[in-house]
Amino acid sequence: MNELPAKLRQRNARKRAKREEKKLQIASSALEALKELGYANTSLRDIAAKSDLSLGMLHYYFEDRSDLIIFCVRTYKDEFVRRFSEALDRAEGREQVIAAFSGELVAAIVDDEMIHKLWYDIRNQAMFDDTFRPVADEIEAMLIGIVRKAYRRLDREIPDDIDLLYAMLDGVFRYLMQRQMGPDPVSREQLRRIFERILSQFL
Amino acid sequence: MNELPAKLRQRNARKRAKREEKKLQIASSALEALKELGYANTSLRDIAAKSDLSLGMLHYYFEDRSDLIIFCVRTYKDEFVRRFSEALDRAEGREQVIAAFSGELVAAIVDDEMIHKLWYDIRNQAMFDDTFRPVADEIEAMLIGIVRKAYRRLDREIPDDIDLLYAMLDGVFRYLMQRQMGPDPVSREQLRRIFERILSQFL
DNA sequence: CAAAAAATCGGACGCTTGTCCAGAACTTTT
DNA sequence: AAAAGTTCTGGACAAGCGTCCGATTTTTTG
Repeated sequence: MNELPAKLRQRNARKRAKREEKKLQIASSALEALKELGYANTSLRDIAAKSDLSLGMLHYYFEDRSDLIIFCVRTYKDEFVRRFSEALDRAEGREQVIAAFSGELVAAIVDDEMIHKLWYDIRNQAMFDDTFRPVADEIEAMLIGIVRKAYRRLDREIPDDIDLLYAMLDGVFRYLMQRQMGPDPVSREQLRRIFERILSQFL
Repeated sequence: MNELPAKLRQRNARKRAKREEKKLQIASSALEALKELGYANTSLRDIAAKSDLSLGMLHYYFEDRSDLIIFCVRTYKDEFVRRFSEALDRAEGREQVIAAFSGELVAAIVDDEMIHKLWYDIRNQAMFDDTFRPVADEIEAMLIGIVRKAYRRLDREIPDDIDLLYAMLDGVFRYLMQRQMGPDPVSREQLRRIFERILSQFL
């Protein structure tokens, strides 16, 4: 009886998977434009041009501009949190946890080509536009989760105001990232030392 | 010989002062629109409508959109820093300095109707658009100056990494401000307690 | 109180934007 | 290989944008 439905379901699943993969591929291209120009200055045409996609394509895979941008941010930030989390998992003992934490932050600034600018851009936009509120809240919760995990990995009790701790670290991260974009960026090592010093205080 | 020039200079000075005053008045109106809609979503027409100004007026007093927005941000942030600074001047002794510092931060969140959203918006925009870079850097320097002043008022030596201290406080301020816009804002007293606790740690 | 200057208005301009769609090109199914 | 379904294209569209400017009103000047 459900012989055909089973086949159909499988087929649909493959279709959906393929579509999802294409969306990821488009998002990856779109991020290139977005991280360079920012939310306010990136039009769909900019994205299409930068990634050799037609304008219609973007609308074929995404509801509208907001949908596309939200998908992009969520995608790359998911990946970031996942990598960060795994790095913490690999660390053993206080020193290694701090080293791993610092290392990931430095990598985010230096290697990710400051793509996190876009995260700050969207988080900011969420203050004015409710469309972005859910994804901003969701991502911020994940980031607080990372700090919580670091505490857990150290067998330290998790403080009540862990969110404020996250907020402090976030402030420092943002500041250093912005400074890194300025006229005198510092070396990878210097960045690492700064983070390690601060984290030693807090963790 | 320079009888007439003197008169002319005086006249011109009055003219310029009047013009400057009008600019401030426009800026005050424009801020109402900007703090509600944010940088990306506020058009000159929005500003004109919200403040009963004609479209042409805005261009009569300001070069272009960026010029207007930069003027707005600089104006209100100047005022903020001035007030903050004076509050620190009035404080005597460690407890009062911390109380004054906290009080000003709380007031900025609760009383200023979160106009500081706009500051974060422009600071962010500066990451993508060089037009806003100078004013963003300038304001950030002033804010670091406030933290420095607090140390000085306590006769404490000013640490080398005072900018990182600012960055932490800024992170917390931004976080609490954003949370205050959410579904469960906390009371003025609670905010004050949070800031006082954190400042006691740092100052 | 004329004449000159400054301030203000509102519409017109050219451009960019997000969105939509008819049809072409390509894949998959029968 | 025909049919059905999916993917992709490029242009059309209205709406909204910043900017500009000639005409009008208000203020200042001699």
